[in-house]
Amino acid sequence: MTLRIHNTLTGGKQEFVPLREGEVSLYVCGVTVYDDIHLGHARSIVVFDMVSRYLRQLGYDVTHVTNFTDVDDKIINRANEEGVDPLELSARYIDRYFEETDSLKVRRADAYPKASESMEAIIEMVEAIIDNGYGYATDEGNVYFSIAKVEDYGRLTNQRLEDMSGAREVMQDPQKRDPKDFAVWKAAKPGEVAWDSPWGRGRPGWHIECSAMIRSHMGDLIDIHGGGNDLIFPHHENEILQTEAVTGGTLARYWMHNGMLQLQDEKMSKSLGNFLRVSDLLREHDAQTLRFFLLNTHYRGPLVYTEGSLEEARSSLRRLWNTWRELQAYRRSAAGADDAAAPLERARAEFRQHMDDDFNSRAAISALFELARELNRMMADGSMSAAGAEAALELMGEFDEVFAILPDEGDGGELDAVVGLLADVRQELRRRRMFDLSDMIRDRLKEAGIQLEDQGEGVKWKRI
RNA sequence: GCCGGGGUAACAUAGAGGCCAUGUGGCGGACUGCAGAUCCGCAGACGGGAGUUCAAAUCUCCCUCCCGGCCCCA
Repeated sequence: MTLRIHNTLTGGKQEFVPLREGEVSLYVCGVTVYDDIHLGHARSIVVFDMVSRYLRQLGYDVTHVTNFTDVDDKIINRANEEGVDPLELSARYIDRYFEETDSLKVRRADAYPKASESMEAIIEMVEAIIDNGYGYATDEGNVYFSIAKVEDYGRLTNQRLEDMSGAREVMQDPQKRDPKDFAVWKAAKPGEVAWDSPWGRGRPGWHIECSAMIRSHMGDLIDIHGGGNDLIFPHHENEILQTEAVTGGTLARYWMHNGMLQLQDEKMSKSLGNFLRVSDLLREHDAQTLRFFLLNTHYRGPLVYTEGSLEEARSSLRRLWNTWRELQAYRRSAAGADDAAAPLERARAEFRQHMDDDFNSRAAISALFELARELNRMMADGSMSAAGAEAALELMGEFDEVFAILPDEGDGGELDAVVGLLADVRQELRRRRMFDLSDMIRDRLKEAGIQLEDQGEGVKWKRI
């Protein structure tokens, strides 16, 4: 079995062969830090978290880099509104980014370069673009990338230049040689954050930071470049051009793009409903539920969020949690002889097969559910051995290295002892058929967020 | 206008020529003082129309609807 990846460049799935055996370089476009991240950002972040986790599970030594765009019009505008320094504003949102992605159980990337800290590499790159005849500076201190020498502009989008909309003819810098030329360095307007450069004070253009950061952090050619599919054009297209103008070679071998999150029948409404902050969602839902929702569909397809989406995700996920917790209890009292090897092997193979097929997490999760059903059955009839339960937990844990959707460990401790005591008292009351009291204990515990469940001879409890 | 991604049972998603889809929800049963969990079973589907084929949700063509990209955006 080999990993196959859908490559936007070719429009189809290809076998994944890394540049250097056993190593993968993965660059994912990050966010512009002028506000909190929303569920759409979370989708991209969680998807590529899953990708890098799976690559690691396959044994690759993964170098995962994600950038922060901290120099940008929107940041400057927002900072002006608030009367703070732009870099101070972006630093604040970078902190928040980490708080939220940590909460989402996203593994930290290996590096998070910022535009503001990559000026040397950016300026060097702009110079090289000019030296190689792909760029020109204007009197005003702007530097544009000239598409005149580019033969296949639009290759990532499979579009021809002529077909693209001409809506941009407005508000053009008259010094541009072609309307499609794009800025790699922008002269600073009075009062803007700016850096010294050979062309005067200014700041980087829209796309140059990624090209420069990739080059300085990961080299001229990387394995996988990822991002949302809204970045394909022009951002990634232009990244490619810039890098090729400098290195003479390709930028990335595989381009992966996640689909957009859609909100049901909500247009551009300014109402809060249109902007689902991860921080808000995390108040109502646990990280696992959000991750499950985001991973329970193929990463390339669209994902529609509606009112009950997360509740449904939660219900589904509880099924898995239940099996997981049952297994923990079962292994201590297991009496059966079956080591569950057959279902475990089947699940392992299916998981692998689906993940190898362009990271089809949805299908892999289906396999997980099938496994859960078989394990539940074996526990219900007591046929599973302790070793089987142990192996099942291990396998589920293995899947969870990629998804991170199972419960946090460590319910236990003192709480365990106290709840256990209450459960014992209740059992005794039930034996004496004093159901009013036994129900009271159960109800009050439920109010406190703990659910008791009667099993044949014992009682289980869990947080709800 | 051009380029993509979609339209699968009540809902959410897989699947990409024949073989058991998965979950939520619903119904019936087992278990049960009740509730919950779990198990067993049931119902229910491939946007529309042509075509290819012994066989199409899956291939071809046409139509239609939704979403995204073409200034910024994960």
